[in-house]
Amino acid sequence: MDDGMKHQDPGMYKGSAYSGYPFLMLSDPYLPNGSMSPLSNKVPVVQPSHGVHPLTPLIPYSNDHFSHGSHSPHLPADINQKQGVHRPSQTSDIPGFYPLPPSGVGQITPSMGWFPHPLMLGSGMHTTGIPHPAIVPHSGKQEMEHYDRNMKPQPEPKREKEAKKPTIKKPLNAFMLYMKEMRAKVIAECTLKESAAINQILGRRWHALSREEQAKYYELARKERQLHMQLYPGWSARDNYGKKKRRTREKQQDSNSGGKRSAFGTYKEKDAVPAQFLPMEVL
DNA sequence: GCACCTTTGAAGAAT
DNA sequence: ATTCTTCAAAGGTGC
Repeated sequence: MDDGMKHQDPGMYKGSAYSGYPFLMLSDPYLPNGSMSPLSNKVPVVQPSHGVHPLTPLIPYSNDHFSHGSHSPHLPADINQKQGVHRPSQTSDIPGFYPLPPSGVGQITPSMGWFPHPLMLGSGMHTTGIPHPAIVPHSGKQEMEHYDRNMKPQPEPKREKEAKKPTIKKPLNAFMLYMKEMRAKVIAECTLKESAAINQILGRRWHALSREEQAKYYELARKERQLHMQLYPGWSARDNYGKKKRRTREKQQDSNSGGKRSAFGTYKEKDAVPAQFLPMEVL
């Protein structure tokens, strides 16, 4: 069984200070039930209660584990909100297929949550040939250098307009997985749509989660990373560095001083989110 | 059209 | 070893 903790994954991403698990976090005043962050010194390996194959939907879309407010049954969580791609009701333990989007490889699927197990790819099905959600085509949004070292080299660079080279995205971390699952619910509850505000709420709710609830997402994220490694052995986060055009950013001297960081040094106080939209536990 | 905003976490780079 | 930076998602906003 995958204890997720006793052994470091041999191939786990190198160089991490926490070796894949942030289990040595300090006390977290946000947490309602204790002073420790969800994953303290020992992984409370919460095996996914849904008991599905680890590589079937890693995100349990049932929302069973959460008690934040009311559910939003009218919001089918299996809909990719952005692309409107409907997720196949994949209840099988072994998803021997990939939910091929209508447009094939070029379509982004919501998360890495339901791609097939690499071992099931079968012979002749190269990993790079699958429409992995982490692979996105060059949309013109991100600049492409020559593609990453593990992908098939493009024989004719001049043709890159036609043959858009896909980008392998980073695997989602625990919070990102949580956001993906809970975003629709928060939107429904708050009638907000702006992601920045939604994310603030989600950030607070994340802190309000119990350690067991958070552990579930850490575990999912860990599996996503493992699978990502299996699918793209030579991939590095560095491959995507510089693909987002950033405007000249100012020094982040202020933002870090207060213990909170912002990617652009413009961290705003949390009052940005109306208190009425915040869960009771964080008020 | 695209960067920004906003969040946390992971990983790589820099110190 | 520690700190800093970048990128993952997402969708409204503003340049």
